Amino acid sequence: MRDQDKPEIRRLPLFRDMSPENFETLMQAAYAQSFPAQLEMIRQGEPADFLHIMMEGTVELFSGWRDRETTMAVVRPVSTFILAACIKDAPYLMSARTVEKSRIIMIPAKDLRETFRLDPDFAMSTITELANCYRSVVRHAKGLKLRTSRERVAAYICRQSRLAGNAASFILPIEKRLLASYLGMTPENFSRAIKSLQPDGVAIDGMRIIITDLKALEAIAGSDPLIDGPDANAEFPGANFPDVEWTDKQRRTI
Amino acid sequence: MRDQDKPEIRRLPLFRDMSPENFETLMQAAYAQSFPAQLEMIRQGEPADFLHIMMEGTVELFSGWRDRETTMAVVRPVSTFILAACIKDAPYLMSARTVEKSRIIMIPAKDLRETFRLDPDFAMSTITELANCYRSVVRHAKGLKLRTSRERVAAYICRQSRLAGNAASFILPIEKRLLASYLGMTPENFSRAIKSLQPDGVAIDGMRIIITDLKALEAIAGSDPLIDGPDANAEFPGANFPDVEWTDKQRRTI
DNA sequence: GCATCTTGTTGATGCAGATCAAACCGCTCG
DNA sequence: CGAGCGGTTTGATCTGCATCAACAAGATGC
Repeated sequence: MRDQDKPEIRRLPLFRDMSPENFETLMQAAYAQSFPAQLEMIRQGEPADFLHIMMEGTVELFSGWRDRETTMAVVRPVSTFILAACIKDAPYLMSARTVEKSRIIMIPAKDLRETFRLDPDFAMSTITELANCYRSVVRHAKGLKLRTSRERVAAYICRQSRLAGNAASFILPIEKRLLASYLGMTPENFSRAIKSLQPDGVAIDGMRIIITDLKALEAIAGSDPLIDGPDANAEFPGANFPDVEWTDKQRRTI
Repeated sequence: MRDQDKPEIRRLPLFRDMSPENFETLMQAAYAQSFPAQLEMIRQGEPADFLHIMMEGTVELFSGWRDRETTMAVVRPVSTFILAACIKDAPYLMSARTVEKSRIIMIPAKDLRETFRLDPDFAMSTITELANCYRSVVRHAKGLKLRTSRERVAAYICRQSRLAGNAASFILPIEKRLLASYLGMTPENFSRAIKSLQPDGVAIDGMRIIITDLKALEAIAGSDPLIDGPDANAEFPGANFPDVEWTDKQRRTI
């Protein structure tokens, strides 16, 4: 693990409030690992042995069934993932693969479980973190059940714009096919959806999205904090990536 | 609150391990309330003031957006709901309405939050509970994204059969239109889906489902613990209702 | 008891979105 | 620098599911 890793991890809400000693112990048990792109590092169904902390890179959480696959979340630094499986000592519900070369710190689930038994402040942080995760997935499910794919795309664009500080233009943070899968549609349909939004205030140039008429777009998106999540923390303009188990600010060039 | 309520609540995993004193304190702050059928007792977007504990009856958790509505879960005794919102002191993401006359115990969120600050065992139980909730919704989302509606119906039937102790026949625990909405389809489509499963080993008579060919049905359902959840606890044959935030055994006549 | 309302089923039709196929980039890599 | 390749777009077609409408069957109320 690198020297500058520790303070970064320490700043995560999950680790912010625990005692220095317990934090040290946890960090001693942890180790860093670098993965090349496109490596399936976690396979759904296997026992959850480690809490993962993204330090660099991008990871896709996805699930498969029969011959189908869907991405459930995209995780960016600095944040943790698959906390719940570790806590339950249960099989992973999702697989994970690197989208690009990634550096990840892994904390043995056993140490994790011991630690929040010892440290009430860490237990509190874990509770808050899990509640966040839970609410994220609920919102995701609501979006899937209540909105059409066109509406989901519109809402996604509005949200990203807001997260970028109400920018009229921003770069899609991930590949379109990943985004499409995350939003519950095919790449083809995603492409068509964006195109169909052109009369409603969206222009697209490669990976760049330009909002030409926010009012019109909002009329379709119907943004709702109970589905799209709260707006970005003003303190961290780039915070709160796609969804699920994000933890702290996301670094992203806009 | 009735005399027999306390021991029932105490048996819930969430309250099982906390200290007797803290349990008493929490119960003193709580109060019971009876609601008639079809009463919207929680409206999404409002601040979460109380943790709810189902003692009798049935409650539907649902969400609306524009003029659409979808049921997110159906809660039966004895179990808690909307824990996460209480913890976060955030707005409810879901509304709740009684399906039938229900008796519910309400614990002020404030007392709840104070208590797991004091009681490490309660904090631990809360962590486990939240992890369960999280994983439930993830499974629900996976089902929605990976399976067709016909497959979801088949999988639901298989699961209910398993929960009833591998019964070849069981009674649907809730109205079909609720079930349809929970499974993410229209009542019409649900009706047709079941009918279309007849050649594949499902017969239906009113609210009774009869599995005539489990092998064939399983071939369509493709049951998977990573989507449908673990099988029932052998200790509680009727346990683990539809999903999300269940806590303990469900009482149900099969 | 009949009238009414709600739920469930069935049928006809329409549409959103999947699938299949081909062309078009923008890459990397010999 | 040109070939090959993965990602994206576009077009044509298909289909799963929603919608609309009508009716049957319980349930509810007067």
